[in-house]
Amino acid sequence: MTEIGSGPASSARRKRADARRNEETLLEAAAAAFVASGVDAPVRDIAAKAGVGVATIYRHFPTRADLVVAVYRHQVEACVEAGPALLASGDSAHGALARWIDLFVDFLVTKHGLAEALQSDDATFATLHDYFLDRLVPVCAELLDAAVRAGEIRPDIEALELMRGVGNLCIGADRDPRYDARRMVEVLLAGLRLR
Amino acid sequence: MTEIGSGPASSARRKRADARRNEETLLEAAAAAFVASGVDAPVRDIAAKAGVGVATIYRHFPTRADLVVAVYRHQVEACVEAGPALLASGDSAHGALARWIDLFVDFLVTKHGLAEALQSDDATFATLHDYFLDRLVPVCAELLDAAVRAGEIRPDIEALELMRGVGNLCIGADRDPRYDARRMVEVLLAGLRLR
DNA sequence: CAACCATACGGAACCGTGTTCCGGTTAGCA
DNA sequence: TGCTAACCGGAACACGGTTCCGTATGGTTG
Repeated sequence: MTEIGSGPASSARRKRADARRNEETLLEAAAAAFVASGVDAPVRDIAAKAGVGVATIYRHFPTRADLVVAVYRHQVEACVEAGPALLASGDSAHGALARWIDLFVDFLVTKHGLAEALQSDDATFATLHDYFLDRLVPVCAELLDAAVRAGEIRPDIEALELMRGVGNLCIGADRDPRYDARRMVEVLLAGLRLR
Repeated sequence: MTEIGSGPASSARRKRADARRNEETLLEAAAAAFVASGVDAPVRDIAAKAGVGVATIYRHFPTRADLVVAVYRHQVEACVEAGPALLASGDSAHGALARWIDLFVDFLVTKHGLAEALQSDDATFATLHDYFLDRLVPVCAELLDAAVRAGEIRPDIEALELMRGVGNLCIGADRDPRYDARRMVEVLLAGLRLR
């Protein structure tokens, strides 16, 4: 734990320059591949696009989940930070919750296959699932609690449950223009309200 | 179209006895495998369990969807027939819809991986998806229409959309005891009601 | 009852994907 | 400049779906 902590040599040991370069390149290639072919784009494709061998991917990102998390971390964190901000915005608690869920849904439906991956029982995606839940459930719980305390929604739904339900509703949101995930989520949220 | 139509030699051409036997055996083996390992149990496993070669599966059921449909056809048809019965049962239209959806959800959550397969974009499952939608959407539409006419629910939701939403909510219903698909579906249905 | 052949069979082979292994290369340092 | 730990690329392996082909057999006909 004793660290000099100056500059890039902060933690553990500074990586070699080529390693850092490759990691960066891989992140870009992966982001591009995810947009083009969804989050389960073939490993070989990503490696080829980055101009590296497949083993290099596994060295930097042991599981696909690590790669996905690395690519989307910024956006997830943005979502995390938006929660308290919305609560403080003076809107009704239910309104804040609805707007926050909207952000989450927007994020999910614009990433091909991400919603599917989130709910997949594939062990490769387990840590992805965990990361999303770890980060987002507490935020959701806060918004949910506020709405319950305000007497606006039924009190028997857990944040985890709601997040999974919303995530599930987003599956296949692209692919079929007849299915509008946003509308279904809206209905679900309406179902939460006390009447 | 000219048929003698007597006994088992009704349509096209009577299959060989061993072929019929194998088909039967395969259906049983597949049903067992689906229970044990979900609807994407490895083809080789099913073949082994039935004591046949893999090609025999492909001859009888060209795609996995055909096999799944064959295994669950009875239950799907039961669901189809339950729709009108519930409508006629004197319950409120929304109540009938809710009870019918319950049947559907019960069916889905007890079949490992079926809900996932239904929403999968995997081409292998396309005809499965189509079969379910072809059979169930009309029934759902009838129930939905009745509830709309009775002024009990909002009129802007299509049967297809509702079915997909419900199907999506059932994904992963086994696997995680913290997620209760039935409850989420209940919330969704509540969200349909006019207030 | 015997011979024939369309039908059906089993398993090997093939293909695409994820994952691991190994011999060669190189960044960083003395 | 030379050394070495870290890193790299691609071949090799594992696994599951799918296809192919030589063989066996149910059913029919003479």
